Amino acid sequence: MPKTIHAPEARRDELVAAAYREIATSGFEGLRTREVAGAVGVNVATLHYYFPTKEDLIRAVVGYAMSRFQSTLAQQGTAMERLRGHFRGLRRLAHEEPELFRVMAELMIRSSRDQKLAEIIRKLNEYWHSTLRSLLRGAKEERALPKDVDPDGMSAVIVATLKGVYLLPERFGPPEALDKALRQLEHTIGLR
Amino acid sequence: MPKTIHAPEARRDELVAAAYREIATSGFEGLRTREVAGAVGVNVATLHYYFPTKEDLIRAVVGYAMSRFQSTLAQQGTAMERLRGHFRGLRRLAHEEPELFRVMAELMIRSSRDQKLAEIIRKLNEYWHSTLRSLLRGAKEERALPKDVDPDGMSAVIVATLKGVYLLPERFGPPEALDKALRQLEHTIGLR
DNA sequence: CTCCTAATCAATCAGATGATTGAATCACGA
DNA sequence: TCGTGATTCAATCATCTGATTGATTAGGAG
Repeated sequence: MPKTIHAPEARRDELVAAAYREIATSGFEGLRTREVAGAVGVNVATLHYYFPTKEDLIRAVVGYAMSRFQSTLAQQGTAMERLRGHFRGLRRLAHEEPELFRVMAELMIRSSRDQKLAEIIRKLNEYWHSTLRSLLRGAKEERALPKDVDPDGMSAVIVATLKGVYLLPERFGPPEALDKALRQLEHTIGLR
Repeated sequence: MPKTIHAPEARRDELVAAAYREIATSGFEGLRTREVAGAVGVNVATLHYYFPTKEDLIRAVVGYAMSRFQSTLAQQGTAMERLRGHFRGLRRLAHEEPELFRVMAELMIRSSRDQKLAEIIRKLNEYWHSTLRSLLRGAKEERALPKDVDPDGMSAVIVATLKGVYLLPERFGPPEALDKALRQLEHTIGLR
């Protein structure tokens, strides 16, 4: 009894979005297929029609979350402009979609127990590292960066700091530490 | 039928340690009271004799994990020596008790859904920040740190980077990124 | 109209899971 | 030796949870 005619894939997407929200608020610890189905207003069996197992649903959520990060590494301007754009993009994303970072944190932790997920995260990290590295190299050629900065090491610091700042924030009290850390980091690499 | 005479609290400690190991390997997602009791070779009811609820057990694990961090902020020498000692202590801890960092990561994530846990983590962070801040100030007075380093901002960067490096590591491939990031960070604050 | 397929639901299953109960068992002091 | 309190266990409960089954409905093809 399909109550409404959906565009193809619409129901599927609804389920993924609901699972994503559930993970953001309750973590994998609290992810229940019934809750997800209920949030969409659909029977559990319908969920299993689209995703044979819970794992299949989780995989779809992973893809959904990953796709949301592509935007923060903009593709134009000088290396310095692109570095600034990256920091700005992350700030915006953290402001507009805080759930995304909660879900990413859950995924990172889970990757130590899920081989396939680990591989996906590893590739994302690698891409992130290499992009930052070449941006830092470019910034050095533009003479916008101190000579004693090693692009390799500094890209590792930036990635680690951004992870620490965005994925393991201090949830109570004002987000002072986040701003302080970002400001100092940007100062260290000459963005301010 | 107590098979062995235990020193008081021994059974209790065994259970906490088992739960700690279980969290390290399976996360909260996979924490089961039966498993914990089984690992100690004891009936589930015995676990509930010591810990009325699963939450009580988790709280005990939190205390156990926290207590393991006190050692890395040694209390003697110049500010620079103590800073080096802190970095060295963390490296040693990560080498000797890698589970500790997996458990800490789980706790940090969970703190966004557990008010009491959040309060505990907040205090730990505060202590960490303020200790680093005063060490950095001391290092500046010892003229071992560049003048343009802001102790407040830099302590935030250090905390965030260490969190990123130790709590959200890239689990596959050699731990290159960890070393690179630490080296660069130490270089930035003049420890190398 | 008839038949087929996609989509959906109510009902149910089997196993897991946190917790409780009541009965043992042991050490120790009176 | 007897009683008492601290521990422990086997058995059981109630509920949760991922998954399956069989029936039902709507829309489109022939």
